[in-house]
Amino acid sequence: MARRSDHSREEIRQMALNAAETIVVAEGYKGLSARKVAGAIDYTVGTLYLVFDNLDDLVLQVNGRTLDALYEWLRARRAPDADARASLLALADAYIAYAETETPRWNMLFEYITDKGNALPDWYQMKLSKVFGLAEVALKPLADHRSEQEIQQAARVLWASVHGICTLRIRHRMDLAGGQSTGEMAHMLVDNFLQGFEA
Amino acid sequence: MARRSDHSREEIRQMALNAAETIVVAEGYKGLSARKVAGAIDYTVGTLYLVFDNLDDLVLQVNGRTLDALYEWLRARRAPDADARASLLALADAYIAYAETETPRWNMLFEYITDKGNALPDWYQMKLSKVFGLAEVALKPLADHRSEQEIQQAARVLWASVHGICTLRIRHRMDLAGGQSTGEMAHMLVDNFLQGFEA
DNA sequence: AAAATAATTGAACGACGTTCAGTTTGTTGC
DNA sequence: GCAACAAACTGAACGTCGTTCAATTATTTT
Repeated sequence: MARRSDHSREEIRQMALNAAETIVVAEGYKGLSARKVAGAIDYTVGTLYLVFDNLDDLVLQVNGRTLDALYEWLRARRAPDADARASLLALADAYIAYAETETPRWNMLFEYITDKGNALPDWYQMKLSKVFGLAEVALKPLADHRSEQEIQQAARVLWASVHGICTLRIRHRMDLAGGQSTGEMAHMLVDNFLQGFEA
Repeated sequence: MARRSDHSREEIRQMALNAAETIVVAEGYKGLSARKVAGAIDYTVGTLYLVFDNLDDLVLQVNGRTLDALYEWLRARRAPDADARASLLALADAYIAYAETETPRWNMLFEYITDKGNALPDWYQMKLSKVFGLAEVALKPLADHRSEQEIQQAARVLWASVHGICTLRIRHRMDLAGGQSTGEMAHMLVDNFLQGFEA
C-alpha cells in the first residue's frame, strides 16, 4: 500500500520519534533499532530512511527533544527569586533528578558520539546553550561586577562539573565516598566553587 | 588445527587485548568486533569465546588496562613536591592531556555502560579508586586538619568535575566559552574550589 | 483511461554477537 | 607403538542489525 497519505512526512517523523523514545525508555539505547521503530509505527524500514538520513540522525533528533524536555524540567524547578547560591543548588538538584528519573533518555544524550572531529549541528548546539543559559542567569546576581564572558565561563564550568559528578555516579564509575549522595557531592562542589568565585 | 598450544590461554587473552586496543585506536569503539579481533590474532571467533565471556567482557578487560595506563600516565606527570594547588592543577592537566591524546581508548572507558543497576566488578572499582587516590594524595597537604573522609570526598568531587569538563568538551557538548580552553576551564574550577575548601 | 508521479514496500547485502556439533591435536595408560 | 580420552579449536549456523533500491502500488495529472 504505497502512498497511503494516511500521514504526512512530518507526522511520520513525529510518530517515529515517539516510538523511538518509548523503546529507549523501555529497553535502553542498545535496544533501539530501525526495524523496531518502523514496526511500532506500522511502517517498514524503508520508509524510515525517507524521513531520516540514518539511525544516528534519528537518535540526534530524539536527543534534541530530550534537550527540550530537560530545559523545561529545569525551568520548572529552578528558584529564580532565591539568591545565586540557592538558585544554582536548585538547578544542580534538578539536573541530577532528571538524570535519575529519565536515565535512559539522559544517557543517550552522551552515548551518541560524533565521528572524530565532527561537531554537532548548529540547532543542537543552540539547544545546549539554552540549557547552559539557565546556569548563567542563576549565577549573574552573584557577580554582576564581572564581565558577561566571565559569568558565562563560570556557569559552564559549574554546569560541566555537576554533570561530571552526575555521570560518574550514574554510570557506577564513582562509588559513594563516605555515604555521600550525588546531590551532596554537587552541593559540596557548588558551595566551594562559589565561595572562591565571590572572593 | 586444534589445540595448537602455540599459545597458552593467557597468551591468547593478552594477544586479543592488544589487538582490540589497536582496533579501537584505529577505528574507534564502534569499529571493534569479535571477528576483527579474532582475525588479527589468527584465531577464529569461537576461540575468543573460550577466553572471554562475551564482547562486553573483552571491552571491560581493555578498559581495565586503560585504567592502568591512565594511572601510570598521571603518576608520571603529577607534581608531588609542589603545593596542593599546583599538584592538583598538574593532575587535571595530565588527565585532559590523556583524554586528548588517547581519545578512543579514553572514550571507551565511559561508552561501556552496565545494564541498569549492575555495578562494575570489584577489580575494576579498585583500579578506579587507585586513580582517584592520586587526587586525594595531592589534596591532603591543603587540609590535614580535615578528616580522611572529607578529603576523599573533596578529591572525588574535584576529579569528577574535571572529568565533566573534559568529557563535555571532547564530545562537543560545550563549545569554547569565550575562547577558554579545556585546561583553562579546569584551572578555573580547581582554583575556585580550593579557595572555598581552604576557608 | 492512460500516463506520469509519488509513496511505500520488502527482499537483498554484508556484517554483527553468540553458540555448539564436529574436527583435530596432545596426553595418558597400556 | 597404539588405542582411548580429553582438551583446543574450528567454522557453519542462527537471528539480528543498518542500509539500499528495484519493484509495486496509490494518487494526480493529462
